Amino acid sequence: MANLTKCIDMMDEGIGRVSTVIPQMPKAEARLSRLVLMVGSSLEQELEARLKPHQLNHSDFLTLMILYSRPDGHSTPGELCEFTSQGATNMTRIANALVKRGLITRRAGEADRRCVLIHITAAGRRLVQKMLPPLFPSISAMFAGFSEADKRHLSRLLRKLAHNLDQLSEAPHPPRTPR
Amino acid sequence: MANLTKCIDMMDEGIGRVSTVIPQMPKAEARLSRLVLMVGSSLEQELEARLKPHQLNHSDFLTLMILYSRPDGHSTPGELCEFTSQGATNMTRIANALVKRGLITRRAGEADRRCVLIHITAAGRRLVQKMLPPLFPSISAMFAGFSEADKRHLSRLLRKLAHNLDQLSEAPHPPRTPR
DNA sequence: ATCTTTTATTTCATTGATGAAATGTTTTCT
DNA sequence: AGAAAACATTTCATCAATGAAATAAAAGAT
Repeated sequence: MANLTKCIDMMDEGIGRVSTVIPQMPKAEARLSRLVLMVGSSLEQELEARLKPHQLNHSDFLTLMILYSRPDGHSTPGELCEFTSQGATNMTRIANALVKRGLITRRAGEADRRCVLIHITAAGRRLVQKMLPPLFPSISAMFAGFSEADKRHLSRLLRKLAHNLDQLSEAPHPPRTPR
Repeated sequence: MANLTKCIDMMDEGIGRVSTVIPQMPKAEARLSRLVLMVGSSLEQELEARLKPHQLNHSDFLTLMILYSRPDGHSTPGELCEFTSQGATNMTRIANALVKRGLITRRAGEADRRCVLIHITAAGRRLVQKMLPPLFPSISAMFAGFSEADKRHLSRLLRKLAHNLDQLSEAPHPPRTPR
């Protein structure tokens, strides 16, 4: 619960000191990656705190939002796993919970009967519509003082970073580039 | 384990569709906050994967790095809790594990004997020095294609975002502004 | 000198995530 | 038709994080 800014200051100093001992360290990049991690997890905490009153955690919320945002309000467990970065076991558990609360339904797929079709229910839609608007002021406040250009830049840079991260995880770790 | 870029594309479309139903939604800001969340957690996954071979998770690593980066190589449980965003219970557990591996030591504080002084050991320093350098290529690769100006901008924007997040969590949630 | 606060640990119960393996159904391949 | 692959669930075991409450030691306040 400590101040993010304070943590960042201390990270800056820490990296400064470490890089005097290990000068090959890419200092600017190390700082940036710590920044992304810190801001990301702080934002996640903030979001989780606001979801808790609705008895949802981030995974539940994401699952529900994906369904809500679909033109036909449905998806499959496999697809939901992919987009929520959850394992199949977890998704089954999440879906069980949401079904129990009447926010989604499960039924057999029509085209491919191996798949399960997960639909958001009217109650699920109502919940989303009720809980989203109160979040808007905070979302806007997060970017207070950002010009339109700032937002464009941040978006561009984060997307570029995402692209690089994709490259990284495709090619495995240090050992050797495949082929 | 899905492609980040693919997830981002689908998020873009999803927010586009949601905002036609709920037009008051701050679309650009919602996209940005999702971006930060997604990139942050992807980076975290990547990091955890590289720590695993050393039997460390993110919290362990952070704790160790804070100690390593301190001029005198020590801190207290309370301070470590603050900077790692961990509860006291967790920090005790983390410290126990690191002590057991001989990476840190605990001893009573001198000035204030309520505090426990946690020191990084020589073995702890060796571990850090062994594991950091192999990370550098990936850290650099993450920011491939970033100009110096790009890095400065990203740093500035993330810090501004951090500042706004601090404001947000100080003033509580929707109900009413205190005073 | 006593009362209160701070600091850390211990204990306990709970929750969420995680991963492996076995199962069952359906589709696809040949 | 029969073998193989895909999809989802179930079961099971485990681990990390979490939070509350009790405990203990030391410092600070009045």
